[in-house]
Order: sequence, then structure tokens, then C-alpha cells
Amino acid sequence: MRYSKFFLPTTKETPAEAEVISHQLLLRAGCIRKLTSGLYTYLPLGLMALQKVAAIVREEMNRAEAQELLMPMVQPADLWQESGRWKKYGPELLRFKDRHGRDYCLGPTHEEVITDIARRELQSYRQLPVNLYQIQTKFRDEIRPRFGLMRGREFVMKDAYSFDVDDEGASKSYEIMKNSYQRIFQRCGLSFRAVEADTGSIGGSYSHEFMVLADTGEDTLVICNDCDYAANVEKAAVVLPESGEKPGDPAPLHRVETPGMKKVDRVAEFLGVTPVDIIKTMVFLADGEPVAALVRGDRQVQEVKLKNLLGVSEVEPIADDEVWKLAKLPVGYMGPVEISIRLVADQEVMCMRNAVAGANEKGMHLTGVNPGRDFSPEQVGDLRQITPEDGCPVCGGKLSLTEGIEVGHIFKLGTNYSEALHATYQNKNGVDKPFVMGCYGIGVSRVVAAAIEQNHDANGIIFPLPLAPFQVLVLNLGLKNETISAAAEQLYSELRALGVEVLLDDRDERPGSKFKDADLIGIPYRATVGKTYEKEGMVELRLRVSGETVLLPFTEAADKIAAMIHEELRQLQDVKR
RNA sequence: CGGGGCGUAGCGCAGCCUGGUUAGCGCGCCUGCCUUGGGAGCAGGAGGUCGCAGGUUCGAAUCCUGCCGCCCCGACCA
Repeated sequence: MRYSKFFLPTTKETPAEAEVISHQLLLRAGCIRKLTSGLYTYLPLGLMALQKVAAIVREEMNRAEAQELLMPMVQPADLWQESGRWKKYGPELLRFKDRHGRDYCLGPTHEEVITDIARRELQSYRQLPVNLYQIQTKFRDEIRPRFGLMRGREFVMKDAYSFDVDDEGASKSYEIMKNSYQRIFQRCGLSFRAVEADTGSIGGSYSHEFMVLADTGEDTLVICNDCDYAANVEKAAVVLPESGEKPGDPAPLHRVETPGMKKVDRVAEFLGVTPVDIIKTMVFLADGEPVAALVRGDRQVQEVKLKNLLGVSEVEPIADDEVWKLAKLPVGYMGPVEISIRLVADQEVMCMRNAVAGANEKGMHLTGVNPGRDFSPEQVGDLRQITPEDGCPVCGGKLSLTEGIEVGHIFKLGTNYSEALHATYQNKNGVDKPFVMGCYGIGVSRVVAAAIEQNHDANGIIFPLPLAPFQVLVLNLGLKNETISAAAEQLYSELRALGVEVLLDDRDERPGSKFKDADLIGIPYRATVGKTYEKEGMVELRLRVSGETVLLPFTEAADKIAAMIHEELRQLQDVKR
């Protein structure tokens, strides 16, 4: 491709609308343009990167013997009513009527449609297992789209669905996909981790998320330094250290005045104790009902864990002024003793002795609070967020926390959907059994954004080679110099003849602009043909990642560059895992 | 939906508080000259329903009311 003919509108300045780096760079590098909130046009360069990701995904899915199909984006309401999700899904599901007044929605995911296909077309255990996938645009009417391609309303997703005869088969399918995902992200040239995850609203029993490691990630991951354990903090189990005898005897309950002491730290200081001695009481709305959750004063409630313990579908924190209205409890002075609402506690709280807690009365706290004697929670469990000080739940080793961007999520669905939609096959004995399903998603467009979040510098994008729209950018720095131009043209065609994807910057621009654009659009290899060629017959090859520069004799340049690219790609394809 | 911010040329912004000729600046764009290894220089030029609708006023980008859109923080998720 010739730059002079290529539709690639780059900008020097950062558009005001973009906050996160991938969004800024995608706009500046002419990859995307916004149509309206959460909806983007992929310009040629951005589309090329997207297609690179899609191609890798497709290859690896096919290698795993999944089969590609394409389902409609528009889906009829009756399927969703059948699965029960027409009601459950909420406003994120964009619904509309056709001219006949029939209800439809824009597909945010395709469990219903694929299950419908399966129940119509798969009748016998002999046809199983089957794994079907598509790469398609999804629409989710997000409450708040943001971060450009990271959370658009419309986005490109690869979704695969497996159908098995039983749980064992489903586990195999799941493992195959997990493996396939490892290969995919490795081949994309990204630094990533597979982590144990919460199953979220899709439901199901078992789940892994694939996280691209980047400082700007929306999720926090716990990684064990000593073993393979890795999990989302939402999921990471806290293991209580073996506790010996509780120190000291239970003291009597005592009321103390703590005027104006609402924060744990202030109360602790005032009473001459530490946050570790305080029971923190937090109120949440669980499916609309107020619930009090107890954690130690220095801990954070992990809402997803709370949600799972309570077995509800939604948990949200209550604003301070709402707490009084809803539960008649004074914010800052709440405690478990004789509390009027449903009470649950973190396991750690049950080991506390002679603790401090709010007295459920403004300006008052209690000392000598003892679990069991003074209060008994309805449920006790792991409710708090894990910290780097906690041990690894698997091996007890040291943990560290990092940020990540979720680009893939795989679930074992079990028979949730197949039962709801009466999708069954006949087993050997002629008995109808529901399919045991799994579903496997990759945010293809999000991978592009995540790749940039992970790989950029002050000058622009640094595309990993497998995702780069072009592998080499040839700069002609002597557009009006016949010798230089002829050499640049020759290098361009030689590289193309060797199967290299190359962009030739043949624009009538000053060198400075060409270099800046080259850095911005992040093509991994940059070959400059300029006065060094005229004087010495050398082409300057520069690696975008490292800035490393080598001079290559013109006659060897194309071969060497092509060899370097093939070697780099080959290494990424050698998947060890 | 709750909280915060913003809408003035393709992009980035000033002007608004304290209303008053042709609404500015930088970048980009067009023409010419010049320049050519890290977003040069000079000269000339095009480009605006000041988000929309009402209102106040002799007069509104500026003041008032309503609406719309966008961005950021929270819940959601690939």
C-alpha cells in the first residue's frame, strides 16, 4: 500500500474526548472515528488490526475443531422469553418492534439462537460433541460506554458454544477452549494471564477470564509468585491462617461515647486501638433488600463475594443518606449488636475478640464486642477482598496484585440454557437428555485496544507484530531524488514479493512528519531509504519496540527484513503451554 | 440512573463573569516561494446557524428557562 493513496488521517493533537491511551492513540493514528457514544467506525488501519486479531482467532478456533457459522444480529423476543432472559436482561438489551409490532432485540450474545439451532439440528449423541462459533458484532446498550474500543456499545466478539453429552465431555471441551485461548493470546504477542473468575450474570459453574496485563486495566488480578494460581480479586479466596486460642477472656460489652467519630481510623485512634480491633459494618442493597456485611476495620468488602454468598443477582452499595431512610441506621455508628436488618459476616470477623463496633446510635460505639455472644450473623463466609499480605489459597505462597483487561471469558454453562429451551439429544438408551453446554467469548475489538494499552510509548502505538496492520513501513525520504526514490520503490516491491505486508510512505512530506507518523501508527519495522542510501548504499532499519537501529546493505535489505519478520512470527507460534 | 465537567472553524482552545462594530488564536487545509533525517519558514487565502429552542434587551456567543449531545467517576461486561 502506498501511503499517498491510503486513507489514514492522523492528528497531531489529542482529541479532547479521549481519556485513556488506547482511545487517544486509536483516534490520533487514524484507526477509528466516533459516530456517536459507544459507536465507532473502523478506518482502514484500525480495521486491518482488527482483522489480524480475527484471523488468529479463526485459525486457532478451527485448529480446535470448532466450526464457524454466522448468526443474525437481530433476534426475536420469543426466544428470549423462552430462556427467561427477556425479563432478566434489563435495559442493556436493546429492544424494538418491527412494522408488524413484533418484539425483537439486538443480540448482546447468542446463547438463545445457538441453542435453538442445536435443538433443531442435533438429535443424537452420535452428533456430539459440537463446538460452533462466530465472529460478529454484538450490541449491548451499556449504561455508560467509555474508553473508546474498550467498552463500546457495539463491538466485535468471537463467541463459541460447545454441546456435549455430559459433564465430563463438557469439561473436555472447556479444556480444549482454554488451551486454544492460551494459543490465541500468545500468538497475538500479548502479555496475559488466565485467571479464575466469577461467572457473572451468564451463570454457570466454572469460569476463566483471560486478562491482558496493562496498568490501565479495569480488573485487578491476584497472581501467586510461587505457583500457577491466578484469579480475579472478585473471586480470589482468602484463606484464614490457622488460629490458635483466642487471646484473653471475653470482656463485658461496654458503651462509649465517640462523638463525630465516623471513620474507622478516627474511632481506633480515639479509643486507643487499631483498625484490626474494629468491626466495620457496611450496608448494601441485595436485590433491593438492605443487608449489613461485617468485615474487620482494615478490610474491604468484596461485593461480588457478598453477592455470591447471599445468592442474589445484584448487590449495590447504599449512599450514606439512603441508609437512614432504608434501615434507620446511623452511618458511621452501625454495628452488628441488635441490628435490625439481615446480617452477614466475613469469616475473619468471627475470630475477633473484644472488638469495637458501632452501637447503632449516633455518637456511640461498643467495646468488648464478641461474635457468638453479642451477635450471630445469618451467614458467615469469605467476604473480603484479598490483599498481597494474604497467602496463596493453593500453595500458601506470596501473592501480588496486577491490573488487567478482560479480553476473553470462558464458561461452563451446564444445562441452564438447554433445559430452558428444551434442547435435548437422545442418548444410547434412547433417553432425551439436555445438552451440557459451554460458552467462550473473545472481545476481538477489545483485544486491539488492550494491545495498545499494553504496547505504546510517548510517541504512539507499538503494535505487536502479529497484530500490526503492516509489518514494515518503508520511508522514502528523497521523493524528488531519483536514486533514492527508485531504491525505495524497489525495496517496496521486493518486500511485497517476499510476502511481507508493507506500507510505502511516498508522500510529499518533510522527513519530520514522516517519522512522527511512523511512530504514531506503530508499524513494527521501519526501513528508511534516504541520504544514507545515496551516500553509502545502506537502508536504515529501526525496530519500533526498542528503537534499535541497524544499517543494512540495500541489496540484502529485503531478504533480511523478511527473514526477521518470519522468525519473529514463528517464535510466537511455538506455543509451549 | 446518581455525582462532576464540557458544547465557539476539521482538531485543540480563548472570548462569556462585567451584553455593544467585520467572533479571535494555534494546528490542520488551499495557493505561491522556500526548505528536506524528527511534525520548518515567509506571504496570501478559504473555512463559523457560537449545540438546539424559547425568553430578557434597542442589541445576546455572553444574561434567564427548557431541551439535546458529548466526556469523566459509580453499577454492568468481551
